[in-house]
Amino acid sequence: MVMEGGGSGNNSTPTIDKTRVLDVKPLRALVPVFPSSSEAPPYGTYSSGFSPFYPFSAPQGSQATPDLNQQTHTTPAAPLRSFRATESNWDASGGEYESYDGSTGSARGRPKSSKKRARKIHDLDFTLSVDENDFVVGVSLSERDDGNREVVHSIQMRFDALRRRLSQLEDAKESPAGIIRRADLKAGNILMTKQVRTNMRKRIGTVPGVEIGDIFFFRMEMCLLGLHAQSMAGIDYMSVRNGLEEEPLAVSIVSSGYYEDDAEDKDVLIYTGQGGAANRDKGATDQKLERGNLALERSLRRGNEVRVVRGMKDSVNQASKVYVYDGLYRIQESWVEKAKSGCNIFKYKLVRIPGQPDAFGVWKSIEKWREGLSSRAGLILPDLTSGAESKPVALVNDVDEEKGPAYFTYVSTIKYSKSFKLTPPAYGCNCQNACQPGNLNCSCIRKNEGNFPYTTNGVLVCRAPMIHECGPTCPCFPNCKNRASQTGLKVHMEVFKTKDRGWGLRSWDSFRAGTFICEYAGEVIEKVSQVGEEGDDYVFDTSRVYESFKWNYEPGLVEEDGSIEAIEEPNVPSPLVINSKNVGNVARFMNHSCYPNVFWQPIMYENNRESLIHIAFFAMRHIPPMTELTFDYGKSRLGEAAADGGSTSRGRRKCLCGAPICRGNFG
DNA sequence: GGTAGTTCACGTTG
DNA sequence: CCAACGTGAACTAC
Repeated sequence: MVMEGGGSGNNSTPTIDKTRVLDVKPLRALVPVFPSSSEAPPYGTYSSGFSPFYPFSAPQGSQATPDLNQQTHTTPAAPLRSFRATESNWDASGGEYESYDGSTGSARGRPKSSKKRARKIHDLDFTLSVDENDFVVGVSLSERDDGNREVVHSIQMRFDALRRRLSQLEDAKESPAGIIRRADLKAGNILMTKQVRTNMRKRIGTVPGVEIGDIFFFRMEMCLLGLHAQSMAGIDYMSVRNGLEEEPLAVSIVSSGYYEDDAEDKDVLIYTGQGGAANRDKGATDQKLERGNLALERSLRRGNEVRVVRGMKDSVNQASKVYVYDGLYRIQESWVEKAKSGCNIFKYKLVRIPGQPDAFGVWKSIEKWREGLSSRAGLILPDLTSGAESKPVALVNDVDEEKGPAYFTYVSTIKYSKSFKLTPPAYGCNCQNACQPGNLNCSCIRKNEGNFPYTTNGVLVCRAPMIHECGPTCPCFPNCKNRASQTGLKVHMEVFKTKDRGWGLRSWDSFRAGTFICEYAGEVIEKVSQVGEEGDDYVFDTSRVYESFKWNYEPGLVEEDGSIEAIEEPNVPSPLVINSKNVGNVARFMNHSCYPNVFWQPIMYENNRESLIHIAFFAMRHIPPMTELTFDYGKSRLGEAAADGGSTSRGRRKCLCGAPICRGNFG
């Protein structure tokens, strides 16, 4: 979602000053463990070879946790009316949650230099960051209580990296039919045990670091991020003191389709209470006014905000579900009605608090465009590929009058001219149908260190210097999973006009981390200089200097691995330069970002006894629909030399990516 | 051969 | 400590 400056636009919201009545306290108090500070290494030093997980080793929030500690440990109530994360959310060094608050929040009037605030709690900073297995947790104690954007992204990526690796190991096992494989639960359990989690302190309202529109593919992700702590139940709640009494209040709900909810309207959700459903052991029963149901009832009376997560079918992966964090709602009314089973169920009408950016609403709009019920505003061309891809790529401009990018020829793959086919002759595998993970007789799998590069869902498990896929002349079936980058576009993309960075690329569908997006198509050339001064906008060059980042799982968490850390930086035998100025695909529209959501990965496969390299793009994180896709353009080696010499390098331009860790320029 | 329904073992919280 | 809370993947039936 686009971050917007200015106020949160909630002036029209009916206000109830909950700061007077709410003394929020988790039901289960967190008891921090303080090792003696002489033994524990200061947080931020990584003693066992584990590097920080933040993409590009961004400035660590960890270095500045004391301020956060001071804030969060002295103020039990979280900001009550804050919809968005702002820049301060990224910058843990700020630690000023005041700036993050909305309009009426409790933090506003808090004196910054209160006695409590001045209390010295620096010891917290030197916390248990190494567990008994010498695994560096990488999440400080204060970050476990209260997150920020970086920590949230880091934990989400670590979860999924581990999940993918566990899936990969399961896939490779010759397990008998009927074995249920739940890598999501396993990964969640490991990270929970290792305390790789955040926002453990329950709160009403916004969860720091989680933004409206963020998506999840597993309930465990929301547990680890503190968005919704229940791994199954749809209603999460906490005990809140009201004078002398304590009562449960709802903090978040997940509408997943299990009950008879009405989730058609983007701003109104008719939510069914929990319990009473028929299962294997018993038939349907009346729901009782207890637990979550009671909490929702109390929340209706108190008028507190409730976070809402909407679950729905994933448009790409029909079998699975995607969850969208849709922001804060307020319960307007409740009633009892008869379910289809004839039993009594509770119903709660939740209404979305106005002024929040669209999230679920975006999904609803896309659904209408797809079904042709409404047309995409600003649509110039329904398919700019003229059928070259199996899925149409829309051309859209709802910003200005420009009618489209300069002319180019659409091709769906890389074009090698004869002279660049330099690699020695190679042969593919001999598999008879689809290559089976774990089958070390398959030479394509052997080339990948014995690991099948993709899970059965088709997502990339790990980055590697080179990924070896089965090629067109391998005898295995075309549906072999080891051809993930060769099946063309799988989702509905659009090329759109950005506000200030020309044309960009985004998708009507969501991507989970590791999903293949597209390859970089174009003509392979010898040198960048061949393109001319103007052309380097449309050149991909593997020999540029790219920021390194960690994406793969941490081997220390996976027993079968010992503790070998595999190299993940790309390694191409000889520099590959691709020109997409005249001939290219959607990839030529992807803009640069210093905090990108897409990365490139070299892939090699054999065709007519030649091994050819392709540049494939994969989702770095889960990417919600309509989010611009960006990757790191890297730095020119020439540019560096020129900069050293004091002159401005050719093509180096001011970066407009807007990321808090923006390097200022690129090229 | 996609889609719908059924089955199974499982994690966190209170 | 255990009950309550649904989930996600694999399988089966259509």
